[in-house]
Parts: sequence; structure tokens; C-alpha cells
Amino acid sequence: MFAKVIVEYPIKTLNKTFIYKIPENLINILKVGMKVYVPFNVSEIFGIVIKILSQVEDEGYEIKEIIRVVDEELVLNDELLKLGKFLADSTFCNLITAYQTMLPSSLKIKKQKKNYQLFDEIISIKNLDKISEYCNKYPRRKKHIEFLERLKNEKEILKKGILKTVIESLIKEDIIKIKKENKYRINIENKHNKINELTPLQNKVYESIEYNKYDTYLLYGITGSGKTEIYIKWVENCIKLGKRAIVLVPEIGLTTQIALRFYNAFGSDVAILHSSLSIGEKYDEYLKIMRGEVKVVIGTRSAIFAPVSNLGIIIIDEEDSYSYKQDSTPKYHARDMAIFRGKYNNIPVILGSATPSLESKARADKNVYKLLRLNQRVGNGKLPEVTIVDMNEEIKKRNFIISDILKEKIQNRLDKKEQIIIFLNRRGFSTFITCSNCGYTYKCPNCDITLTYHKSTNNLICHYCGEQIKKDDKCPKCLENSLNYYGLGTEKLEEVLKNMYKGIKIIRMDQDTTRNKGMHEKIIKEFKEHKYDLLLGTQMVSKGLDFSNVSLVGVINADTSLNIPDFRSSENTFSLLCQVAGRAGRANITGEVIIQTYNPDNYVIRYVSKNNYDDFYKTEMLFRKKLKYPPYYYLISIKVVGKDYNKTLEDAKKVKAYLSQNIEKETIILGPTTAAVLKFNNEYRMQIIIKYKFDKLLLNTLKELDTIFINNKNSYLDIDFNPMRI
DNA sequence: AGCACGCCGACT
DNA sequence: GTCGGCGTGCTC
Repeated sequence: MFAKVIVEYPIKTLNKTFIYKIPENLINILKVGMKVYVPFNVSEIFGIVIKILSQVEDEGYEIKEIIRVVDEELVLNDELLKLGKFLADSTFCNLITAYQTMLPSSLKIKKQKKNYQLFDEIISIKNLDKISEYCNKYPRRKKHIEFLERLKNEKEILKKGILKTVIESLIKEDIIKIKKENKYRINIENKHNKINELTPLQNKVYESIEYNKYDTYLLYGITGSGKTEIYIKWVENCIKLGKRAIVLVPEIGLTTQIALRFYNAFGSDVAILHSSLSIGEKYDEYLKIMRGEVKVVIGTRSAIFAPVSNLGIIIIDEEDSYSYKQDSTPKYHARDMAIFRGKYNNIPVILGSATPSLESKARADKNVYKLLRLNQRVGNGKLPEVTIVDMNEEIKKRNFIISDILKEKIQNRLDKKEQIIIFLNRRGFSTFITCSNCGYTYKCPNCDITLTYHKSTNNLICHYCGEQIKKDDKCPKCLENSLNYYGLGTEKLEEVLKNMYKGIKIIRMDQDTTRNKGMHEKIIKEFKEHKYDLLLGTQMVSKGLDFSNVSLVGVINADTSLNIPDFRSSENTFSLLCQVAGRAGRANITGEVIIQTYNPDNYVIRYVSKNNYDDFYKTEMLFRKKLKYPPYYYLISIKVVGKDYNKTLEDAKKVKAYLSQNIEKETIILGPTTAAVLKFNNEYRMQIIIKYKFDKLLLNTLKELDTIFINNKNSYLDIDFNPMRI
């Protein structure tokens, strides 16, 4: 018996299978999808078995034997193996990279530098009789005796923290034993609370899906319309049918919010997977799922790879969120993976959003997806009143940051003891620093980007690569004392607001204040408990949070995301502003939203203020059609990346030439141009954009290009199918 | 990726 | 005569 194995190194030249002989002792154990340890050249490495063969042809090389199976419990089943293949094929990544992406880091098919303690080890007494004998024999071993006394009392003691020498000598004497405690690190109380009854409107939506049939449904429900309650009901019914569910949420912050509601309904039947879990916690949750001990998995993007067998439904909440697309290799979209699993299992896939992506809405309009609508808020909830403030007018009154009306409304809410959310989509203190004498602007030495000033640390930080530079007192170029601060960030806004309202309690939520584990939850909790009057933050404050006492939402600069030169910036701004606006007045209080903008007549701002998704969608679709963008055309972004500017540009030109000769004439090829951020981490990036509707030659041509570039030393290709931004 | 091999210059 | 720098090639 032989096995086809892919090996752990994620390099194009090793992106193929290697054949090994299965030794006698493993013939009955080894299965496809198992992690193995194999000899490779002069060393030994890990790999995954992707096929078992009864015989192989003699190709003239010596076939080596598999050394061992790494973990008999860890087996990728047929579905996950195929999903990995699909992931590799659809993003052009190495097959091993696909499986590495699917597995939690502790189980990755990769040599670990560090061995993670996956279980707690517990010491107990093995031979009670020998204890007093030992104490008498070695009366001077105080530490040992002390430990044995404690062990007699407590029966079991965690190995962690006990001296190694003590443990070793006592094991040698056969007095104690160590066992691995198979206890999970995350334990939820197994309490199943009653699930809320649905309103008639919710119920209608709830009843309109079929369970044993693949279909993608788009649930388009306005903010506060109670989508989560329907999700819970669908999952409940799925469990009743003896099946399991995966629920995806866009960000870590939201995971906890929604997870709580699922814990409430399903108790310990829920497993949770997201990036801020520790490695051990992720391993435990993964194992729980693999063993079939949970019925619902909630998590961020990569949770779509959870080893759930007998899957019955997949739900993607806030489906239009960018976070479902991974921006590093492999550049996959969780929605595509979900649909693959939906088809494989013959089950429904639900995409939910208050502002569906244009792609999904267009597919729903063409009946590729089935559209479900919820256009009323639950209970008495009314959509908030939106006021647009023209900042061009405010500037004349010398109001550069806060308009008169917003200033007054904030004071009004402070007086009424109601809470306020202020949204500014830029962190840091000021977005750039320029010398008014010589025009010098601080830029990142690695990237082609202005540095943002962070006052709390007196650092200039590159928001692209994270490079930090100390700020000088004088201009580093002309040495004049004339550095000026431009652009507004959350850090400065906090200062401004604190000066404006004496005694106001403000909590700021952005990447800088939520870096430490648990901070996100802490901020939300404390704001909910009304320990603060005002929550100030970046887009973190926009998603899914539910604060009953918030009656005012202020958007400081609605133009920040509107001015990004990208075909999706209108769509993104629309959904962002709708989400933020949706935070106001969710219970009995009527909410109010103030949007400050320099473009009060812009259609995005106008439709946000009327909460009119449908007309926004129609208008935006016209632009997309005219400019040949998605959903009318598919996009592929090819970046040619290299350290030498000229050679990289040469390569990019060759790529363009090769493409134009080998794909359909109707397909549009743009570029090469320098990418939006030309220099990034000291590499130059030239971008080529492909726009197409149907092109049967394209995929093959791209594969050929990819193969050609394996041996290119000057530059490499970075291909992004259906990029979120270009 | 990681390692061996081999070619070439520098140095006891 | 040998040590070590790195360019090249191979891995079932």
C-alpha cells in the first residue's frame, strides 16, 4: 500500500504530491486526511495524506516509508479535503497552504518552534505505602516532603508550578503519577433558556427556507429588525432535525455579542472560534467540534472551515462586511467557501445584512439567491431621524470639528442623561504632519504613505506596516520650529470633546484602545452600564452593538471613506453610515443622527439620510454598469511585486503582453499602473486589473503565468480574484 | 524551506 | 592544501 502525501513547505516548487510506502503497522490505521511524519530528502517533515493507492508504477526512484501518524484523532474528512482543494484552486494558493489555513495554528501542518501545552497535567499519588518510607529515607529533602504532604491533602495537584526535580525523583521512586487532564479551557454553563417568540413578520421569513436542499438566501433586514432571533430559530430547528450549524460574524467584537445570545439558547452546545482565543482555547474548541460534541459553531471568517460533520445550515451575518475576505494569501471569501459547503451538504446558506453587498443583491434580483425581506423594526422601534450638516457652512462660523447643531444636541443629551455615540473613521491624533516652512511631510520609510501622529505615545505610526518613528520637535529637514498637524483622528477628537464639555465621561474605542484581550468587551460593558456618557470610536462602534440608552449618533466626517479612490467607496460609505445610524434609538427612545459632511448633496449621503437602500442600490448599479465594475463585470487584480523598480515594471509589462495574447478579445486589461500604495514593505507593486464577463481562456492563461513566475527571481505575482478594493 | 554539493577566492 | 562564502539543485 502506498500514500500520496503533500508536504508542509508552502512553496510553489513543492506544490505537488510525493509517494510513500505505508508500513505494515500503519495499514489499518492510516486514512486519507491524516497528518503524517515522513522522511524528505535528508531530513524529516510533516505532511498530509491525500490519497491511498494499492500499487504504484516504478518511476525509477526509491520510495520511502511513512515514519508515523501524528494524531489519529485529527483527520480531515472528505468534505474538508475537497473544500481545501477548492480553496487552493479558486485562489491559486498551494494545496498545503489551503489546509494550513483551515486548521488552527496548534494543528497546522508545519513544524512548530514551540510545543504548546495542549492539556493540563495533573499529579496524583500512585503508591501511598511508599510515601512515609520515602520521607523517612530522605528526611533532608524538605521540598519533596512538603509536596507529598500537600498531595496527601489535595489528592490531585496541577503539574504547572511544581519543581521539575521534585516531580522527576518522585516518579523514579514510583510514588506519584502524572495524567493528562482532558479538560477544555472554555466551558459554558449548559443552560438552555427559552427562545423568544417571533413576530408574525419574522415568522414568515423563518418559515420560508427549506432545510434539505441547497439554496443561498439573502436576508435583507433593516437595522433592528430582529435578524439574530430568526438565526437562532433556524439553528434550533436545524438541531431538531439532528443536524449542526455554522454561524459567521464579521468581527471579534461582534462574536461575543452574538455568542452570548446563542449561549443563552443552546448552552454548551455552542463552540466559538475567533482570532483572539489563545492557541490552547482554539485547539480545544476545534477538538470539541471534531468530536461532534457541539451543535453550533460561531466564529469569524476562518470558522467556515470548522470540522462540523452533518452540517444543516450556514448563516453569514452582515454578509457585506469586508472582513469575510482574507487580505493575505490565500485571498478567499468566506461566502464562496460557505456556498461550496452548502452545495456539498445540500443545505441552505443564509446571507444576512441591513445593507447587502451589491453582488448579493444583484444575484437575489436574478433569482440566483432567494430574497427574504424584513422591513420593519421589532416592537415600537422607529428608524432614527437623520440630519445632514453642511460643514462648508460651519467653517465660515469657524466650527472646524463640531457643528453648532451637534454641539447643542450633545449638551441636550448630557442634560437628559441619555448616551451618545460619536463616529470618526480615523484613529490616531492627526493624520499627517507637514512643515509649513519647507513642506516636509513625514512618510513611512518602507511604504509610500504619510504617517499618522499618535499623541499618547508621541509616535508617528504607519497604519499600513506598523512602523513607528519618534516625532521630532523641529522639522527634521529644515530644522525650523514649524511642524503643523493636519487631519483629525479619534485621539484628538477625544481631547476636543473633553475641552468642550466639562466633566464629560468619554470612552474611546479604536484599534489603539482595544489592542489588549478583553478590552473590547470591557468598553461595551461599561458603556452599557452607563459609566460613560459618550462612546467615541472608529467603525468598531458601527457594527451590531445594541445600547438601549443611546439616543444620539454623531458622524464627524462622513467624507473620509467617501474620498477613497475605489469603486466600492460609495457602497462602503453607505453601509457604514447606515450601520452607525442604526445604533440610535433601538428601544423606546427615539433616536437622532447628525451627519457632518463637506458633500451634503452626494447621493450616498442623501440616501443614508432617508435610509433608502433600494434607491441607493439602483443609483450605484448604474455607475457600476457604466464603469464596468462588479456586479456587472468580474475583477481580477494582479500585482507584480519586486525589490527593483525597473525590473518589476518590465515584468509587469510582460504579464500584460502575455495576457492580451492569450485571453478573449472582449476582456479588458488595465495597467500596469503603480498600485494604490506603490511601495509597501520595501517592495514595489505594479498592478494590472482584468475586467471580464465570460472568458473561457482566462483561468488557464493565469495558471500558465503563475507557473512561469515560479522561476522568476526579480518579482512574484500576487493574484486577487474578486478583490474588495483596487 | 532546508540541506548538500561544488566552485572559487583567501589565508595558514 | 584547506576553510568558508554562496549559487544551484533536489526532495517520493
